[in-house]
Amino acid sequence: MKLSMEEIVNYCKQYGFIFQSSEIYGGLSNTWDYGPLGKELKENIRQAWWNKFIRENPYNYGLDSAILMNPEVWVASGHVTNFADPLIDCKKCKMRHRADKLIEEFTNGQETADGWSNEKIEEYIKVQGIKCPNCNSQDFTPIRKFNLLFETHQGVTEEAKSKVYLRGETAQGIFMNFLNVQRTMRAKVPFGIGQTGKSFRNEITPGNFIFRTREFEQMELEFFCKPSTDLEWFGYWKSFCMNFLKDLGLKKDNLRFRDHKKEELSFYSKATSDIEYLYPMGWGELWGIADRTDYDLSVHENHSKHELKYLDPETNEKYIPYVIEPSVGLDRLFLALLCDALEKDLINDEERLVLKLKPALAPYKVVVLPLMKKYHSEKALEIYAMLSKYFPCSYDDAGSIGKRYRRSDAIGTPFAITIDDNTLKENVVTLRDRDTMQQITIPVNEINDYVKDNIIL
RNA sequence: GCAGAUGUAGUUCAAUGGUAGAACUAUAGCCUUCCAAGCUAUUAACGUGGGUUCGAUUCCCAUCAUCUGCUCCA
Repeated sequence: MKLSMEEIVNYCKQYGFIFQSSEIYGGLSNTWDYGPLGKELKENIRQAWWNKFIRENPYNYGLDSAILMNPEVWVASGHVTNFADPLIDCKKCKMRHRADKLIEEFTNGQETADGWSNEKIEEYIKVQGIKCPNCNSQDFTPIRKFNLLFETHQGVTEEAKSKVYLRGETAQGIFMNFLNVQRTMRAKVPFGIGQTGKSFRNEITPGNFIFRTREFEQMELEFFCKPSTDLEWFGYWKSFCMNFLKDLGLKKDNLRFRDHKKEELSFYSKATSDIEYLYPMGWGELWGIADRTDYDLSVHENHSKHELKYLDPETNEKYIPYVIEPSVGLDRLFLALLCDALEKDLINDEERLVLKLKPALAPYKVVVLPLMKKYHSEKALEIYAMLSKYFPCSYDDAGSIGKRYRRSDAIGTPFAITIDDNTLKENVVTLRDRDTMQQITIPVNEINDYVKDNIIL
């Protein structure tokens, strides 16, 4: 049974996955904190990505670049100018519009208003008598630009000189280190650089829980390839990403590709394809795979006056590589996995809430349960101490055994081991599987290997 | 940003212009030898700020937040 967004939010709060940020002060809109279980799940997702895209991949290297960078990075990349939408409000019906879109619609795409000044756009709208699509009036506010980059100041004085931006994407940190990584790793094109980390955008309309927030976490790969081979690699990474999502356990029917049409491509992209997931609120972008061409390295080369070309050691060709960028939101992937895995089962007419995550992603791998608190606790704690050296474990001795199984089901723990008299006498435990609800008896010294073998993705 | 709805224990829901009640959960104890059993006890709430009033959780205003729809989305 599928849960609504409200139920998902509630679940996250109830079980310690996600809390509203600074809640005692009324919260801050669209800002969420990850609780103990959320943190574990998030790190497991990150680790799965890192393993698949960096460690297990012969082409790719890892990086962790700074959130703060020289502001010229964002000037050159186009984010300072292009990351700002020209917005106007209709004074009559209060509807907000993008001024450039109004002109585009009005002229059926004949005019694009690209690179126009605010004054020119306002003038054009006035002279042409463009009306509010909603209420047909012609009474607009002046254009206001909303720069999507967060600004802050480095140093103690708030002068223009000290203005810096919180990064709007992790990609730019990778472009900044393109040659550093290439040189030190002796990397040959094609190769990729990936990193995970926070990015910040002053979104105008955030919402839908952690789907769109102003502070969010990206997992990005910039894959550098020979200019003529970009479309080939574009296709390669599309299916690579899709397969990864299926390996994580997302249901096939809840995933689809969506190719961007020409007119919705971003300013740096030649082709973009999204992998979308069917969230409770509908299809939403999960993974963007973009052909960024040589746009970024070229603009940085021009703007910085530093050559960012790759010298092919075999052919002596010198060129700026093309870039394929598969970029996924960690928070969005978290939400998708949660929505996909959380189910209500019916057992003997009673509801059982189960988080059917793959064991590799589960916040706790094992829960240790003394069957009877007063007889088995000591031994149980001993086993807990042994296992927790290797896996995230939990320990539960409160309530009936059935209740404790249900509690661990609800947070997705794949294995429960129960300590009873046989454990004391023969050093064996009962191991119960979350999905099959089957129980087996295994010796204490085999628990580690059993779990280890079953939590590989 | 617009429109609508909603804000009361951790959750779900009551009631009330005059000391806020329950169920579930949680914790402790008793009982219990493998799938939310039972008994007892305990903890725990009126989003925030104003106003009206002798008195506001309740009425009014503002604000904050969430949800739904629209809009938007690099």
